[in-house]
Amino acid sequence: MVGIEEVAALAGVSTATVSRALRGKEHVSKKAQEKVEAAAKELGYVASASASQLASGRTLNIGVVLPFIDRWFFSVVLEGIETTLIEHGYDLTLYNLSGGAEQRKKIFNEFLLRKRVDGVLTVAVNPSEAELQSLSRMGKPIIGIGGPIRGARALTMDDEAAGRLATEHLLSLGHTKIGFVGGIPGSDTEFNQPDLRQTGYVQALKTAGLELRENWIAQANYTIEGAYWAAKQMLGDPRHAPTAIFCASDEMGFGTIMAAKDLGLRVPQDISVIGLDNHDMSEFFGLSTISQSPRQQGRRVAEMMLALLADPELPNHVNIQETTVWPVQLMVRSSTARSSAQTR
Amino acid sequence: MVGIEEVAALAGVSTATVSRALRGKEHVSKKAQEKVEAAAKELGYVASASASQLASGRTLNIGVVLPFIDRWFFSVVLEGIETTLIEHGYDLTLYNLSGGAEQRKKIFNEFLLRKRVDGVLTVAVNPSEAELQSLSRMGKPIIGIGGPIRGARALTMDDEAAGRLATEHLLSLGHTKIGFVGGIPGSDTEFNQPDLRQTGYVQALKTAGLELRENWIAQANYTIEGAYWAAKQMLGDPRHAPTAIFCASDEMGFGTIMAAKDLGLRVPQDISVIGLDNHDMSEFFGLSTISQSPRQQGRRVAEMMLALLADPELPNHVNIQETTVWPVQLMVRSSTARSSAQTR
DNA sequence: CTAGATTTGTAAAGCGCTTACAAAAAGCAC
DNA sequence: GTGCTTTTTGTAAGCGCTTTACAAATCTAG
Repeated sequence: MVGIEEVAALAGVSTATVSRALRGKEHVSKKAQEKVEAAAKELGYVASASASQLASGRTLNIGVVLPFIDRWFFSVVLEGIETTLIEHGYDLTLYNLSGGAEQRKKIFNEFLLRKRVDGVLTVAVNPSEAELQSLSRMGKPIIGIGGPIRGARALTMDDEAAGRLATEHLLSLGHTKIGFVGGIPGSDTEFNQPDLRQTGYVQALKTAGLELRENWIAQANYTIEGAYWAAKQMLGDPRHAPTAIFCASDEMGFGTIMAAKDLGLRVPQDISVIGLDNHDMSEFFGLSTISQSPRQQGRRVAEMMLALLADPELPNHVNIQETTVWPVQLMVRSSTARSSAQTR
Repeated sequence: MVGIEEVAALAGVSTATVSRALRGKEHVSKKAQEKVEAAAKELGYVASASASQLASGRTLNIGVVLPFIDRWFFSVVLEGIETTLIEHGYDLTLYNLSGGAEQRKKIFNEFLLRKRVDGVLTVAVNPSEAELQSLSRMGKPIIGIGGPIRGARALTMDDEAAGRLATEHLLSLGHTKIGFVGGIPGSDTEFNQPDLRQTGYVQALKTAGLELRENWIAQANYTIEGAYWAAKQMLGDPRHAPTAIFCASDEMGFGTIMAAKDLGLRVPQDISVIGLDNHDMSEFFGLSTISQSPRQQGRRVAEMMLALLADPELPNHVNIQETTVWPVQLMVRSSTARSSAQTR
C-alpha cells in the first residue's frame, strides 16, 4: 500500500508537509498544498486511520450505544446522528445492547475501552455509575439522548410535560373519560424514561379533578399489536369505555385506531386518539400527536458531541451533568375532536 | 492511561507474553496466563485498538454500507449483523448512503479506504466497478446482501422466484384477477433488485395464460401509505377490480389490507392479499407472505465475512463472484383464501 | 546423561502517521 | 543591502502495541 513517504517523494516535500497539507492545517504554502494534493490523488493515497489515531490520539470516530436498532425512534435517531457525523468526517461505530446483560457488559468493559472512539452517544440508555466512570476516566465524553444521565450531558424531551400536554389537549376538548396506553413501567430499568409520560397523564387528570380508573391504564410495550389488544379491551367495556385515549407512542396510536375501527367506532366522532412522536406515518393515520423529531434530536446531539471534541478546554470538563431540554409541539390532526358526550 | 508495560511489570513477565496471553495465543504457560489476566484485570487494562491495528494490520472492525437505516428490512439485517459481530469481538462501523451521491462518493473514496475496517458488507447496494476495485486493491473483501454483486460474493434471496411463488399461491386458490403492488422500477439503480418480484409475478401470470391488465400493476415505493392509495384505486375500480393482490413487501400488504377494510371489503372473503418479507407484524395482520428472514440473513452474511477473514488463503481470493441463494418459504395465514368468484 | 527437539520468555524492530522543535526561506522596514 | 520578524519546511522522536528473531529453559529419547 502507498504510504505518506511515497506521496512526500512524489511531491518533493517532507512527510510533515504532506501530513499538514492533507489535513488542511496552516503553515503550508499554496504551492506545496497543490503539489501534495496532486501527488496524493495520483497515488490514490488515503491516510491510515490507525496510524493517525496512534500518533494523534484522535480517532475521528464516535460510538453510539442503543438498546434496539429496529424500532422507529432508535433507527431515526441513529440516521440523524450518522448523517451529521459523516458530514464532519467522523465515522460511527454501533453498539447494540439487545444481546442482553452479558453483551452489555462486554460492550462497556471492553469494546468502548479499546480507544476506538473519541466519545460515546447513548440513546435511551442510562449507563451505570461504574460504566460512566470507566469511560470518563479515559477522558471520553458521553452525551445521552432520550432521558437525563446522572453525571453527564444529555439531550431529552420532557416526557412528563409531554404527557401532560397530550392529556390536556383531550381535556380541553371536553373529554372526561380518558384512557392511557403505555409501556410496562419498571420492566426495564434502562428504558423507563417514557413512563414519565404516564406520570404526566395522571397529573393532568388529577389537576382537572377527574376520576382515574384502573382499567383506563393499559400497558402495551410500545407496539402496535399490544396497543390494538389493549385498546380493544378498553373500548369494548360496556359500562366504562373512555371517550379519548392518550397513547404514549404513535405506533400504539395506530394500533388503537385500528382497534376502534374494528369495533365499528368512528375516530374522532366516537373516540379521540392522541399519540406521541410524530411518526412518519402519523399524517397518514391522521393521528394527533406530540412531535419530538428524533431525526433532529439525533443531529443535534451529534453536533453537541462535535463541538465538545473541538473544545480545547474539554479535558477540564469531560463529563458534567447538564440536561438540555428538547422542545416538543402539539400537532392536532383528525383523530381528536370535541367530546360528543359533552352537553353543549 | 495504563499500557501493556505496566501489566507486564505487575505480572512479572515481558510485554510479548502479555500480548500473547491476552489474545489467547499459544506458547504461553498456564501460570503466566493467569498472572497476566489477573494483572490486566487489576489495572483495568484493555489494549488500544489503534496500536494493535497498526502493529498487526487487523482492525477487528467491519464496515456496513446501507442505503437506509430506518426501514424495516435494513434495520433488521443490521441488527443481525451487529449481534453476530459483537459475539466474535468485532466492531461494526456504519455507513449510510441516504445522504446522496456526494456522500456516497465520500464514503467509498475516503472513509472505507482509511483502513479502518477489515471488510465491507453492503446491504442492497451495488458498488460500482471503480468502488469495488479500490476496495479490493487494498485486500478488503466485500460481501453483499439483498442482490448479487458483480465481481464479489453475495447472499441473496431469489426475488424473481419469490414473486412467482407468491403469485402461484394465488393462482392455486383459483384467482384469475390478480393485482400487483410494488416499488418504482428503475427509479433507483442501486435498489432495483426487488423489482424482480414484479418479473416473477408477470411470468407466473403469463405461464398461466392469464390477462395482464395495466391498472393491476401499481407502484407504491414500498410504503404502507403508498400501497394504501394504490390498492384503493385498484379495488375501487367498478368494472375490473382484482380478487387478489400480491404486494412486493409486507408493509405494502398492510396498507392494502387497510384499504380493503376501508372500502368495506372483507379479507380474505372478498379480496386475498399476500406480501413478501414475513415482517414482525404480519402475524398480527394475518398476512400470508413469503418469509425471507432478514435477521438470519444478516447473521449469515456476518458469519461468511468472519470465516473469510479467518481464512489464511484469503489474499488469493479476496473477491470472487459467488452468489449464494437464500431460501424463502411460503407462509399461508388468513389473508388469502379460495376465490369466491370461482365456480365450484 | 547428553544431544536434539520443544516450549517459554526476551529484546528490539517496526507499523504509518503526527508534531515539537529547529532550520531555512521569505517579508519587511529602514 | 541589513537586521529583524514572520512564515514555511524539514528532522526526528515518539504514539502503544504486535511480531520476529533469538536466547534460555525444559523436555524427550536412546
